[in-house]
Amino acid sequence: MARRYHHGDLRQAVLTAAVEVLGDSGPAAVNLRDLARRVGVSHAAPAHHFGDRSGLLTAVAAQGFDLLADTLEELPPSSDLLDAGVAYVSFAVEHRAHFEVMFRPELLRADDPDLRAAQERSNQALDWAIAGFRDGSVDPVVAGAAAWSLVHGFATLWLQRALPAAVGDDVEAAARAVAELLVRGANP
Amino acid sequence: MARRYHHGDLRQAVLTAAVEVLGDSGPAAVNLRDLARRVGVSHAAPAHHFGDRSGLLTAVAAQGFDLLADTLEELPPSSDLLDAGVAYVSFAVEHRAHFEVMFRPELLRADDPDLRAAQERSNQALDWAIAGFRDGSVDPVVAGAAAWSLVHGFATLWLQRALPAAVGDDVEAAARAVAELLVRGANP
DNA sequence: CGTTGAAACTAGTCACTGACAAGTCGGTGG
DNA sequence: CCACCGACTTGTCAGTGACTAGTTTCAACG
Repeated sequence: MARRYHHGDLRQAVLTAAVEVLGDSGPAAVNLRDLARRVGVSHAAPAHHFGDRSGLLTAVAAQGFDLLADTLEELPPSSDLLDAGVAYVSFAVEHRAHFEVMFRPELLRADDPDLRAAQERSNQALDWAIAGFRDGSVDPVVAGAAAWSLVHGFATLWLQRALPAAVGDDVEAAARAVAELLVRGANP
Repeated sequence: MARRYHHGDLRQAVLTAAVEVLGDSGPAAVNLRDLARRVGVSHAAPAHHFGDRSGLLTAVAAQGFDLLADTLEELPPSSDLLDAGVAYVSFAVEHRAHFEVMFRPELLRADDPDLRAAQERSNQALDWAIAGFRDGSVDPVVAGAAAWSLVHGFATLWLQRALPAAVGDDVEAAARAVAELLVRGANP
């Protein structure tokens, strides 16, 4: 494809390149000039679509929250809380690039409308999934916080390879085992 | 204090300044030149003690892991797993600056001897605390991963103000409530 | 007490980045 | 067909990390 003045789909191209860099080297390695070079445009072209660096990362995060909402919404109706938890962890591992940006407020423009909408979507999907946790005997707010904390912490630590090797290398199995502990209780 | 050629305790001074900046504005805002200005030395002086930026952040992280180990080791003998979990969360909130760097492998020199030693110390302290969780009916590895994931996720989300307002503003109480759920089980 | 060598720090510089300003291109609606 | 406006380029500036070479101070030793 010859280089034309109008790229045609620069916004999406930069976004894709950014996700690639994020997956390879993390948020710190993302810079607008490198992305511009990769896509074959001038160094200032990305700014036209995203404003600045935080605008770009915000777009990635918004895409991530939408993907997360999709993932949770697509769970089969028979799914329970465990399935949702495992799905959350799987999402983090499969979409590591997005996940590593989604929960870094200092990198994002928190007031971005697209971001807020996507966060709202995923929050509702999470709430719905957690509803299965509310059996009346526990405070639903506490239960929700516990469930989210558990899967979020597990995903974070897993991605950092901080967990002991003994947990194995099958994310979904390990996530399910850990989540089961929360549902069943450690001292039943 | 007049500006002398030899600062006297530059390493510690830079470290302190770095923690201050970290607490105010996060890791992205930490840069060697600004720290040098704050401490009143030339822009290249910090490099003499830390090598480069990752060296500085590694020193902060090592200090953080030592502080965490101290915190856990100082728990009274009567403490149980819940107390340890709450202590972990309290540490993250009270030493937010350190915590935000400790689990960012991409910012650190993973092979730094001081860092490894401090990590080892805190790992052992965590293991010891989690030992109370091993009642024979559950896989200790899974139990440890679950306990760590829960408190780590809770601390992370709390610091990001990502949890719903309904959990309240008392970190320790909220952390304890959440941790109790893991120990007791959601569906007893 | 003077020398000397190493450690601590300064000064200068380079490549790179984010951000901004001003100009150019080209598709599209009138 | 032409004016307009969004898309993109070119040029530039200040700030940063990293490197090199030089300077000051300290302390150990004779």
